[in-house]
Amino acid sequence: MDCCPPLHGTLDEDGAIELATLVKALADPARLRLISLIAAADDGWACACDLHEPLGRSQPTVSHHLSKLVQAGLLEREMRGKWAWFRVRTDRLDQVRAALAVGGLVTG
Amino acid sequence: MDCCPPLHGTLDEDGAIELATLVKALADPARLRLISLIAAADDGWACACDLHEPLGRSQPTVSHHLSKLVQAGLLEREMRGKWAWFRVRTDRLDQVRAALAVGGLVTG
DNA sequence: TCCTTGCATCGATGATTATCGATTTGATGA
DNA sequence: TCATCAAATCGATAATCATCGATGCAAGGA
Repeated sequence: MDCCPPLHGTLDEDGAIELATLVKALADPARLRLISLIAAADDGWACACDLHEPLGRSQPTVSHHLSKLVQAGLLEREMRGKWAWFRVRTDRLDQVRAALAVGGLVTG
Repeated sequence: MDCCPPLHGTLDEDGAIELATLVKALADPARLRLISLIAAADDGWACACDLHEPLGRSQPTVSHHLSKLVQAGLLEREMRGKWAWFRVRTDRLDQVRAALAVGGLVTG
């Protein structure tokens, strides 16, 4: 007995690596909480100095995560004097969400 | 000069860990391609035997990834004779996408 | 010009994990 | 009963990465 009609997914290895890299930036509790904290800020901007404590992680660790998110394009960084302020790139977040829809995964 | 209004994100550590675990299941090129391949199947069901080759990975590796996705609730497994068939849990995928929306991250 | 302070970087470490070859399990057919 | 084949599990390995203490750097303020 045989098996299986031919399959051809539309997401190739390169596209998958690119998307996975982006999703990986979101696949961490600390980073998800950072986005949550920043998104909840009054005007959308949050100071890094306010993030260490509610996160319960050291300053270098938080800095590391913030950099990761900026690098992924999910956060925007702005220096004001000696403080670093961050804003969530909502458009970018929506991009990821769209790419993860079944439609996005199948049509490329 | 002082800094910073108080912040209170709505995603606590436990919720963040739970969501991150789910997102982590999607944060891998092989698994994204698996979902893409399975979602592209004619009737939505795909046989595991058809997935190793287009993925360019060994059988144990593919089996490992499929199990991860099933465990995360993102795939449904059904044994038919000696073959394993899989279907994408679209509802679950939408859950993840909703949780990643700014609204989902801020309201909990 | 110092001292303070906030953030980034460095180096190290422990944990997680993607991957594969070998083996086992389980179902099918002869 | 035995041979075959698909899938899961095992064991090992290499790579990635979250975390932190220590250090460096740059911007204010005195």
